[in-house]
Amino acid sequence: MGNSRVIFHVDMNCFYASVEIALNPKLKGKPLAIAGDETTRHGIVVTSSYEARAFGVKTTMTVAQAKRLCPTLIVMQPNFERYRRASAAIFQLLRRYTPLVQRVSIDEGYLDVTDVLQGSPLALAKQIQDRMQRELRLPCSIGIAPNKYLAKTASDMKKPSGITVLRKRDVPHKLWPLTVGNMHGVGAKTEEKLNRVGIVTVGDLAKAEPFLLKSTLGINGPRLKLRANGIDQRPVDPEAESEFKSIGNSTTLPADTTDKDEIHAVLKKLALSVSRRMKRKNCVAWNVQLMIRYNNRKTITRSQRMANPVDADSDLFAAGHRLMQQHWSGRPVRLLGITAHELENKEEASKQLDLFSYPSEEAAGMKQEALDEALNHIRAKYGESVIKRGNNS
DNA sequence: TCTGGGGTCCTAGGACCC
DNA sequence: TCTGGGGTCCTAGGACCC
Repeated sequence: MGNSRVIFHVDMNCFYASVEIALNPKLKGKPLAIAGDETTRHGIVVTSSYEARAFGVKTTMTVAQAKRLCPTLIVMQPNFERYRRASAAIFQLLRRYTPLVQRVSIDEGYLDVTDVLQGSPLALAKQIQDRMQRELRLPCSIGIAPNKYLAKTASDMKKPSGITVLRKRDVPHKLWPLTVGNMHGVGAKTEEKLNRVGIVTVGDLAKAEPFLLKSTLGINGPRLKLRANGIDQRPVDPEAESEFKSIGNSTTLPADTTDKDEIHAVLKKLALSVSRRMKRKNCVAWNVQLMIRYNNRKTITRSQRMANPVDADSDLFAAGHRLMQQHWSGRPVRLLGITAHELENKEEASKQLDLFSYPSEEAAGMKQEALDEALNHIRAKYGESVIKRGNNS
């Protein structure tokens, strides 16, 4: 197998909690949850330490629920700036091993180590894991496999601080007995659809009739079947992350509201923070989307394509406000969001503008020249009076 | 004291064009 | 008088993931 690859999936364990523990060792060994402000409606658990998980604390639980399960729970509000800095350090460390690093979220990424491998993959993974612990005091799990899908699946198998090798030949006895819901990319809805046509385990999926899959899941069916057979051709792409598709901000209001002034103030804030992030990333948007979640939790999105790409908070606000005026049912609002879509690099966008404006200016100039020349010609031939009369008629 | 906020990708329908 | 089929753009929503 000449084109066989060695892919690592590095997954930080309970990342936000681990960063807080690394910065404050007193938290070590204690049940810790990172959660939003309990006194507002943002109070849900984002992540928690293994000590907290032992009590049954889970992500998306309310803080109140979590405290009921674990009265000694320490709750901290997330500090995203810290996590971003920790993430940067992690990926800097990983890139010392290979430039083929693809960051897929703040706390996980893929490495293609095929061409940098000297000893065994396991020894290299161990070295990376140790170094992460020693230099950053952050635990991670690493999956080793011939492709991304199997590497991702492998890193999930031993936590915390595990290293798992998953070979293609392990797929029948390690993956096929699991239920399809265990696969990444198969959520509750997809699992239910598959169950309805008699596909329960990963093995069932691996052997499923292509026609049946296509009719139940569309384009995703054949792809999932390949995954179930341990096949995944996606390359590790270091550039993928910089090609972001949208930037948005949304917020659940302190209380449901129909107050126009309050809604406007929230939209202004959202527009400002989206604009700031866009300017930091040096991009402009052709499309602005408003999201409204009503008090019955029904969520609608309404979007509008711009005649010119925007990045100013005033433009984002104007678009959001316009969409709000057009589409708000008047029902109490729970959440508002503004997202910039169809992003483009600012320089690219202005270059394209130049491409349009330059030739047309030039054309306009040429037109004027040609006109002057023609007028002079006519003047010379018939005199000034002819032209004046011509202009008036 | 129910259910946050950041994303990506896919689908589906209508408008419009050839 | 009846009426194909492909393609693209745009919008809205759903599924999924961390």
